Amino acid sequence: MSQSHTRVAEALRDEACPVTEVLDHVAGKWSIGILIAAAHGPVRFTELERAIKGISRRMLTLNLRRLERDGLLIRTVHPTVPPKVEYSLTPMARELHACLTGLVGWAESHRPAIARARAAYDATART
Amino acid sequence: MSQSHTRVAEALRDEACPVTEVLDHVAGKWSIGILIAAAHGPVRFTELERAIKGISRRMLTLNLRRLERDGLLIRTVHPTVPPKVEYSLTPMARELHACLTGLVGWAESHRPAIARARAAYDATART
DNA sequence: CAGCATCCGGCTCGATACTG
DNA sequence: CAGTATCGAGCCGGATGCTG
Repeated sequence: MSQSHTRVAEALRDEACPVTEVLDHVAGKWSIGILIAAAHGPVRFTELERAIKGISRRMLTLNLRRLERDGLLIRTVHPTVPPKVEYSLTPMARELHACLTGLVGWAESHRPAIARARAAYDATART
Repeated sequence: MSQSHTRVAEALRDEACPVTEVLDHVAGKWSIGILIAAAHGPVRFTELERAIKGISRRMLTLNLRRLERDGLLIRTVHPTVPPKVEYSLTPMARELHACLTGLVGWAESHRPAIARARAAYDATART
């Protein structure tokens, strides 16, 4: 294991920007939620808007555009009346989705522990 | 596969806040880098500062504090002159580190594809 | 329905200077 | 060495109102 994370660390050190740049998708407050919500299959704009709850139209649009631009989302416009737009993951994004799922799983299982650590820290640091 | 991501999606929909809250560690621009850099074993403040390159003293300190507070980092102060402080991952953070490694791996392998998608998008959208 | 434009407040972050 | 303090710019993100 020491081998692999050394490689990763070197990638970060040598050229922090490129990797960070790509990882910024995940860094976005909403990106993970959008990607996971869109993984269900073709999802419409409004569905996403309600699925994520808390996101504004503006932020949703912005993130959608960025994810589409970077080849993570496919945007399909159905020229009907009323308009209908569907978003789905590209194969590349599906791989990312797998990682994301792991991340969310971690978050869920450790949430209590984190809350405890936080409380303990606040109690101690309050000298 | 459809089962697992449905569960995750429900977790996001039902209580987007808690999960997002935890995931915000990863969301931070620097968190991933810090966690990966600290995974080497005990790392000193200055080592981190140079390893991450681009981060300011302030941001490093802030992130370090937050990660420590949430039980992801252990901060060990050696009462020597000059002072010496070492950071290392908690077991909980080690698990997270595994996910992060996957993420970075994904980012590295798809960087070219993302760059291409971006270029293509910019070319097309420029009507 | 699925956006885009505009305004604007807040908080993040970087730069700089100082300390135990 | 390992931080803390302060200040100010900038971007993020919410609210609102308008279109095809």
